Amino acid sequence: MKDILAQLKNSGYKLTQPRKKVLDVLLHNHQAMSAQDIHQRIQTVNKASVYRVLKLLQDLGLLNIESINNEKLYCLTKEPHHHVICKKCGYSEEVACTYSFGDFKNFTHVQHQLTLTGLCKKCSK
Amino acid sequence: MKDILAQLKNSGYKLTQPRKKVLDVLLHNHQAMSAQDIHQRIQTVNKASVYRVLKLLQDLGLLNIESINNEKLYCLTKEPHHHVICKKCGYSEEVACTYSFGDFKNFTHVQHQLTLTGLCKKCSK
DNA sequence: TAGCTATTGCAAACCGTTCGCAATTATGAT
DNA sequence: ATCATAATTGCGAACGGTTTGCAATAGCTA
Repeated sequence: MKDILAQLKNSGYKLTQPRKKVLDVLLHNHQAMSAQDIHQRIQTVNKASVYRVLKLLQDLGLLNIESINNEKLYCLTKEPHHHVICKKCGYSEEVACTYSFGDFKNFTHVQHQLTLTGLCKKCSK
Repeated sequence: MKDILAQLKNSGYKLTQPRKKVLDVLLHNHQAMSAQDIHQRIQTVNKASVYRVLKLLQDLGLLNIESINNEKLYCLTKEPHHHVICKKCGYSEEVACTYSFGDFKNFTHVQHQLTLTGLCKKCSK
């Protein structure tokens, strides 16, 4: 927590309540969460602000972001890892980056959906 | 094309114009496309119908789906593979399932975003 | 403590996607 | 070929997650 707050400050950002609260939620939750989930836990922070904090954290490279059913799931980056997510109830577990499909004990019908983004030659100039 | 149409028919679905047209677009395009992209090319097919055809193809397991910036990108499943997508212009290339980060010659700042979905023990009963 | 600027809250807009329903079309039987 | 029937489509409106503009607020620096 303090590391991240320090990083924010060093990057020239203010240490505001919304930022601290969103970070706090992300730190104490070990499942990937949607912006709505986060907002649910800190209703004193406006939903738009939750999104803005998330955008900031993303820009700083602190977030792992995944998509399911048109909504994004966020969690702080630790070891590079992903999540398996139950399509029905949303229950999720972490998965190492180098998984194989035999690894899933608690899930059936596992499908993968990967997005790699970057900048192509032209755009990176 | 004929294989897929046959599969549709065998599964009890009608061979309608919208279905043929969407399939045709997907077959002749080698980049991952959004529903909007597809609709753009066949404006005689209603956008809602494009989505319905895509849903159908997905249910039949014929589609690879990826997410970028709140929109989904679709392509027909061949070998299991993914895409690298330029964050700025959307240019994309196919990537083998077993890529390593050194593989990207035409992209910089590559980030990955993987979603694994499935059914957890409880929900798969 | 005051003053400046970044940041927030709010409400409205946005945009991709989904839905209900009446009109249309593909299909198999006559 | 034609018909009857159910599946499918087009349309428009709704939906839900996310973003944005702007005035009000709060954090930082001196």
